[in-house]
Amino acid sequence: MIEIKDRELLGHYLQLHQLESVFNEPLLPHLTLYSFEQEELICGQGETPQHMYVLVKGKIKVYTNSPEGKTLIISFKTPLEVIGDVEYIRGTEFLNTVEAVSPVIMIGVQHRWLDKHGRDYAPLLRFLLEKITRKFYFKSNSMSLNVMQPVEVRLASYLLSVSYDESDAQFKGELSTDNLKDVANLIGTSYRHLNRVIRQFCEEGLVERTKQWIVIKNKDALSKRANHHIYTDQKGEQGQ
Amino acid sequence: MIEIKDRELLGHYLQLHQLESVFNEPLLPHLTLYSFEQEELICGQGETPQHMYVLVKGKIKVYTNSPEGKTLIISFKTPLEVIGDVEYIRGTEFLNTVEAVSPVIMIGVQHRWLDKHGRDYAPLLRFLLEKITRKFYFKSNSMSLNVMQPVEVRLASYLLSVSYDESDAQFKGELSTDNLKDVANLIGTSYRHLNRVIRQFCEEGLVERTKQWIVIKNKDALSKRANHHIYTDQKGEQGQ
DNA sequence: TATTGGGAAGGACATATGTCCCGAGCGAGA
DNA sequence: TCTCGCTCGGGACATATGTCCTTCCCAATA
Repeated sequence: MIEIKDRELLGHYLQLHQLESVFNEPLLPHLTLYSFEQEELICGQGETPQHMYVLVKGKIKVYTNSPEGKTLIISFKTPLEVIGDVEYIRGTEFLNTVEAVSPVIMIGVQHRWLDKHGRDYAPLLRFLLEKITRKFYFKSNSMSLNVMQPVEVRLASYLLSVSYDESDAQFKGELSTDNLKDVANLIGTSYRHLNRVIRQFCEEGLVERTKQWIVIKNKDALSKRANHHIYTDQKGEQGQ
Repeated sequence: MIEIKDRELLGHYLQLHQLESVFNEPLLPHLTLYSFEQEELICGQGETPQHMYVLVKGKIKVYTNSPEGKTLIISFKTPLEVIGDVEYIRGTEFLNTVEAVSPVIMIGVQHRWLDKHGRDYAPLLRFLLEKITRKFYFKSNSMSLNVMQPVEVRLASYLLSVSYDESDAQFKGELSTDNLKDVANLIGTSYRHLNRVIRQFCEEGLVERTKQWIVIKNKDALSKRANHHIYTDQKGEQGQ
């Protein structure tokens, strides 16, 4: 983590994401811009947070580890997202581990300044409410999906949501096979079983698998398999 | 649902739960007290909410139905809890169905009044933030638990949390067998399988099953089975 | 007391999913 | 080019969980 001492750049991001109305005048001097390298940890499950972060550039991965060492990926996120909001409000340790997937830039604010200058500032509180309810909403969806649906439904939903996400140019009806382990942890199954289901989808002609990609062949049939379940919210983003 | 036209009683509940600082002067006239009978629906998944509710008396059950007709119980709740907060903030349909388990009293406020008088009132916003992050926190826990742990761990956690909940005099190291179907839906499994696991626990001497109750025989061993996972938050309550 | 209807537990089987492990393919370095 | 070691896909098996159906028990009623 490196601090970027560039108030102009900070101003740029504030403007880009319309955050000027969120952070009031006395808070501004306490906003700091941080940069994280690819694969760098942004925060670790169980740590005591000092900052709340706002993701303004790059892509991050949020995941949790069970005591037994299993990993469950909660979500991938792109701007604009907030990290550590729940922890700030509740005053608890970090619930999840967050890792930079690409080079990442975040705005950090220390809790004490939020307490001091933000407690009564309605626009900030509303911003947090909006962000947290969004996460809550997404988590509700993915929870019912994970608990009530078999892996094939979860995978079908995931493929559909990730492959037609306009916000990510990397995916166009196809999915890199590089991250299959991540996918397995994301939909809450084992790598082995994921392979099994992918294979099954191939045999049914729903998708095609090359060395590098999984390509969707029959979007309609896949939708049918997904049974109207959607993995992401309306904007195609994946909240925590 | 019956409206209780008793401003004094309303005042009593506001005071009891320290809500006087949450709802400001102009909102007060728009608070309404509602009473629901046992088993009455308070709101239904997919409906468009008009009100946000605050549970001040009684016990409710929050659950969701999948398109295929399966039921997943999100939680049981006792005061003080808020229903429809996420829906109010996001402006979406009810995510879950809520049903009165006992006779219930709730304070209702229409969204339009919240918009008009509450948008800039920091204490209300902070109250909502606190309630929603609490739900979020609980949902995170139960999600990892549900997705990453087998039924026996979930059941063990559930038995422990529900059986030693000081806030509910009904349970003291034992669980009524009346609601086993609810328990199954709560931990996200089938009634059949729940029985199987209970039986297994009996054979191992962890619990004992009578016609009416499931009694915990060996709390320590059960804790070990639960593997440090907890179903509820610190206060022993079950948030949504 | 005999009858019957309903709910609850458990048996039998099917399916979904996890674990362990092996063999093929591929890239790095000798 | 050859070999070593690594990663990935998939086979074989074990386990967890779901579904369907039968049996049993009890309570309400004739």
